[in-house]
Amino acid sequence: MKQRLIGIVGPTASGKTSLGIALAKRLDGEIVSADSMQLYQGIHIASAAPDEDEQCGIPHHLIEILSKEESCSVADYVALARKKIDEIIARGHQPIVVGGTGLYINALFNHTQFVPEQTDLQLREKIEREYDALGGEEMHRRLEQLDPETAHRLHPNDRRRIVRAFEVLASTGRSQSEANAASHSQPSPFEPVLIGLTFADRQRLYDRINLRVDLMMQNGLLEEARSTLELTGGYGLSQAIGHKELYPYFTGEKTLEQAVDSLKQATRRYAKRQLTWFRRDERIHWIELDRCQDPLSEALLFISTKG
RNA sequence: GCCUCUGUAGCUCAGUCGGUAGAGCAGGGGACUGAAAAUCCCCGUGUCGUUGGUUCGAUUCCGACCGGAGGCA
Repeated sequence: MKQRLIGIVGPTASGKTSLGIALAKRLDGEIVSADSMQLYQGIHIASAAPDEDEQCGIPHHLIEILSKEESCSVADYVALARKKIDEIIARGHQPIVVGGTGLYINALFNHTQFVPEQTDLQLREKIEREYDALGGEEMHRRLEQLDPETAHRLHPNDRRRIVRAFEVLASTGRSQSEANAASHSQPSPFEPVLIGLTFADRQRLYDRINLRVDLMMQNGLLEEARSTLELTGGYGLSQAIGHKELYPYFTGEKTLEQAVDSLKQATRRYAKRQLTWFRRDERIHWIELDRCQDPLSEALLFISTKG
């Protein structure tokens, strides 16, 4: 019989953390974060990572484990998460994955296998320079020759994915479409039990986001952001919503109010993208928080129907 | 009180020499396999302030009224 793997997903500020803890208390669970930013130290406030108090004595994993300069690929994340999940199961506890990073959630719950391969940044930069020199149209045409399937689903402007497609070709010798197909050759050892949190009225979610940003500001977000100002490279922490939107205030390009407004907007847009990502996963059981009286009971009920 | 300007998408505004309209922002939808809080793609019908008049036809011209801004008293 497959091991039940519970996942709580949804947009930022929807209350995943507290539902996860409530479920863990009922089910003898431990939390495994699936959040690309909570992974890092130095972004406690902006990532809304639960602190000691908020964790309520429930073990939390993959929170604040990386230094500011490190980065973590999906493959890295899945390896870390699988290890934690296996340990939790060995302890006889229920693993509960909580997070809003769709790519990580998918790879974990779809049991994607990544071939051992270290990201080759020099190769990537070389291909990026080529893309910039030749243009997206030309790169897209060239990809069409080598990996037509991948080229077909990519837009010429999608620099990041086109570069990655060439990267796969150069480093593995096979096309990305082949590599992707091979990544699902093993059956998953897990029975996925996915719960999504959302609001029937989008504005309710946006109100919560705006409020939460104000609270972050009260809790010292400005100082936290200042301390990551020097990060560069475009990987990991330097991409975090909550810091980069405040930099224009430090340089005097924006007033504090303008910077905070753009931070709220960036967070709202992010929440929208998260909803788009999760909506297409038909395994997810959605709970509408502005309509549901008792989300915990509904979640428990759904879990019980899944064995 | 009089004069001038103004009222068009959620907001800021174009525009139609009369044939019912389009930009930016906001917003919405979608994609996503090693950077993912990233990256990329697509989407504009709205009593043209109200009401009369002229006209085959008015958001457009004319009148009145209502709202806003400014000027003169």
